[in-house]
Amino acid sequence: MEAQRAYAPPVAEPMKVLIADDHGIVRSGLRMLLERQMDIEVVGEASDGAEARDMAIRERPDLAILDVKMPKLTGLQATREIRAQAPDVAVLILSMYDDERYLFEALKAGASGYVLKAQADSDLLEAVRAVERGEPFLTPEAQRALIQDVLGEGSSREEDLTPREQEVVKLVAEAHTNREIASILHLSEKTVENHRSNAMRKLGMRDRVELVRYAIRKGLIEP
Amino acid sequence: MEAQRAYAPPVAEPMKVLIADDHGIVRSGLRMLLERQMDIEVVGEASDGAEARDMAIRERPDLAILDVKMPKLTGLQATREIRAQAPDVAVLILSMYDDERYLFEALKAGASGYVLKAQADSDLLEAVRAVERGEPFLTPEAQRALIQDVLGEGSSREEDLTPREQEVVKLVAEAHTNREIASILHLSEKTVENHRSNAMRKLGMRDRVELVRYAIRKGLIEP
DNA sequence: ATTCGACTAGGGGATGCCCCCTAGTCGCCA
DNA sequence: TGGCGACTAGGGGGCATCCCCTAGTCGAAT
Repeated sequence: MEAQRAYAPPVAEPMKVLIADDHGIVRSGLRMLLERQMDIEVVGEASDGAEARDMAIRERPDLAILDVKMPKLTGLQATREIRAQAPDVAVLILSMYDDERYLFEALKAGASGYVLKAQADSDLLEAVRAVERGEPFLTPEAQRALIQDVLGEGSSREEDLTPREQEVVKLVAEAHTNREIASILHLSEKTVENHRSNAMRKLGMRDRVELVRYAIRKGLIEP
Repeated sequence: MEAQRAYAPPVAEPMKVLIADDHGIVRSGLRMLLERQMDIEVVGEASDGAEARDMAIRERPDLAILDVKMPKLTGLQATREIRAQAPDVAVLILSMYDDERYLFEALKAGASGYVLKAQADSDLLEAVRAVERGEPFLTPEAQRALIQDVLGEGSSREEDLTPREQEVVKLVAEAHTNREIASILHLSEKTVENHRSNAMRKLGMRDRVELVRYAIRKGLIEP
């Protein structure tokens, strides 16, 4: 796997990268994507979080690219341990989920970047380049989520549902009609509609169906 | 995208392959894995099931490699439609799940093979070669599961929802309106309503909200 | 050859959903 | 003490949902 170029390479040392994902095909894809870059060398593959941590501490790569969801240790847990015991190893988190659920935890754990797998692969290379320069990297979606969180009550803050709104959302998700909810909570149908409507606007959702999935994700109800 | 080789190619025609997965990084990995083979050409990428179906029917690749879990149509639903409308297109199912949950459905839907993403990438190439020869391909794990099932009697009880009803239920649960579903499936709004209504009657449910929870319980969609 | 189920499409109508708006009370707090 | 947010309630309108019904084609099974 040496560089085939006989002429002088423009960079002194290739960047050493460790990749960790429990899916072989994903690892292969990452490896090939990265090794098309002349100045990147994949020095190891791990298929679970514990292996990733051990390899990162032993091999001291410049960068470890970790999937969030792995056996034994999640990517976030592995990140914490790697950053604690080998602070010179940067970490990039790959998320299979199409949301920013783990963004804040990843940053708190010491990750330098957060990339969604649904994103184009150009984003991953950009992220690697940013880490190489010692900069953090977030996808535009992640940046937006972060800004909204810092600004707090910007427009659609997570979890500013009032207690009443949460009650209504839960009942909606349990397949009650507005009328039934009004009866259960001893309210008028109109008030229920207002709570539901306000909750939906805060969460950026358009109908009860999206609300159901939200409630299940949040553990408000069982599927 | 023509072959740049001026000299006589060793094989007459490269095998045309379509890949479909909702994660860009997985698509890139598959593409690079396949295109390292001289006689394989990736003729398209789709990021959801409906797009995969449309591209497969339009482009007529030799093989469509479909992820099980995709928006709009699952890989299994797309398989059924592709095999019905373009029987010369072979289908290979990729499963992210580390079990054989969808193996039997995949075979019933007309898939030629079933490969787990956790498997080594050599398995995928083997599967592609098998399809090229017109043979089915199952990973050893899948074969074992199939044998056990044949011996031990079907635990893979299908719901009594028809395939069409299942498609509609999935799309309803993904928060699509009747009109959107009609557009995705190339049907009239009335037909969609009929399928949804029939499905709800069979399952004893009264509205879309209950349908969402059903779909999540059954693993048709993620919350 | 007929029956059956799946799929398709539509009419018509009752109800529910969802949005826009106003408007009152209450308690908290700057 | 005036504002602010939560909670309450309603009017009105536009559209979606959901139900009942008929009715055609198609392929598979009897």
